[in-house]
Amino acid sequence: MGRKPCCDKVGLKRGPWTMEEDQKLIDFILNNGIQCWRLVPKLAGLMRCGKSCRLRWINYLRPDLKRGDFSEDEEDILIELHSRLGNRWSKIASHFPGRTDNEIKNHWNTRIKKKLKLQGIDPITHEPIKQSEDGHDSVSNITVDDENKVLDANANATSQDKNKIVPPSQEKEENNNEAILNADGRLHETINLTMDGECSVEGSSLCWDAIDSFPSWEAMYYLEDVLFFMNDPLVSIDSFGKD
DNA sequence: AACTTTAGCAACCGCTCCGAA
DNA sequence: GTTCGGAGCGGTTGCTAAAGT
Repeated sequence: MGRKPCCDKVGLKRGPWTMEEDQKLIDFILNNGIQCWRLVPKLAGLMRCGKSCRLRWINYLRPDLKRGDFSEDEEDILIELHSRLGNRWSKIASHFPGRTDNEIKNHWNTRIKKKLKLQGIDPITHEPIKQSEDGHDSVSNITVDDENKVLDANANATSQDKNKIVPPSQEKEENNNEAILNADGRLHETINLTMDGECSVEGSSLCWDAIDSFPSWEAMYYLEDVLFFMNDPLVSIDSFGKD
C-alpha cells in the first residue's frame, strides 16, 4: 500500500498567492494559531495544500519577518556559518532572526556565491580557488579575466578592511565548537557553535535550533547584552534581564 | 522599440526525520 | 519493531522585472 499524498492535489490551487488568500491565512492563524498544517487550508477556506500554506506563512506572512537587503555584517556571518554548516539552510537561518531559510538560500545562490567567486574563494569549500594552466580554476568556472576583476575590486576596497572577507578555513581554530561573531565589533565573546548548528551562550540556557523556535529580535539583543556583561564580575547572569 | 539574456525570488517537489499508534 | 502521517528541509523550477543588445 502506497503512502497517501500529503494532500489531495485535485482541485487545489497552485502558483502565486493572491492578497485574499494571504489575508485568509493571516486571519486564520492569528485567530486560531497552528495546530495542524493539514487542517489549516480547510478551516481557513483555502484551496491550497497544507504544505503550501506552511511555506507561505513561514516565508512571507509571518509578522516577525525582517525583509530587505542583507547588510555587510549579515553577509559576513552568513559566509562564516556556511563554511561551518554547509547547505543546512534552516540551521543557518536560525542564526538570523526574521530571515527565512528560503531567503538565505536564495541570497546565497544569487549573490554571495558570485561575490565569493569574484574574491577568488570557492563558495563550496571556502578555500582559495586554484588556477589551472588553461586559465580556468579547477573548481569552478572563474577565468583569468574574472580574476582581474577581483584585483580591481580589491583595489577599490582597501578602505573597507573592516568588511574584508577572510576565507573561514584560514581562521578556523583547533576547537570547532568555538566561534567568535564579531561582525559588529561588539559581539566578541565566545559562543558555542556545535556542528548541529545549535548556538548557546556559555553558562546560560539560551539556545535555539530552528526558525520557529527562535524567540525574536528581543532575544537576540538579550543575548548580545548577556555576552556584553559576561566579562563584568559584578553582574550576575541570573539577575540579568530582571527589573 | 523589440527582442534576448540575466538575476532575483516565490513556490513546488521529493525526500528524510520523528513521534504516535 | 513496524507502519503511518505530519512537519521540515534542501534542491530545483518557473515567473517576472531589469539589463543588455
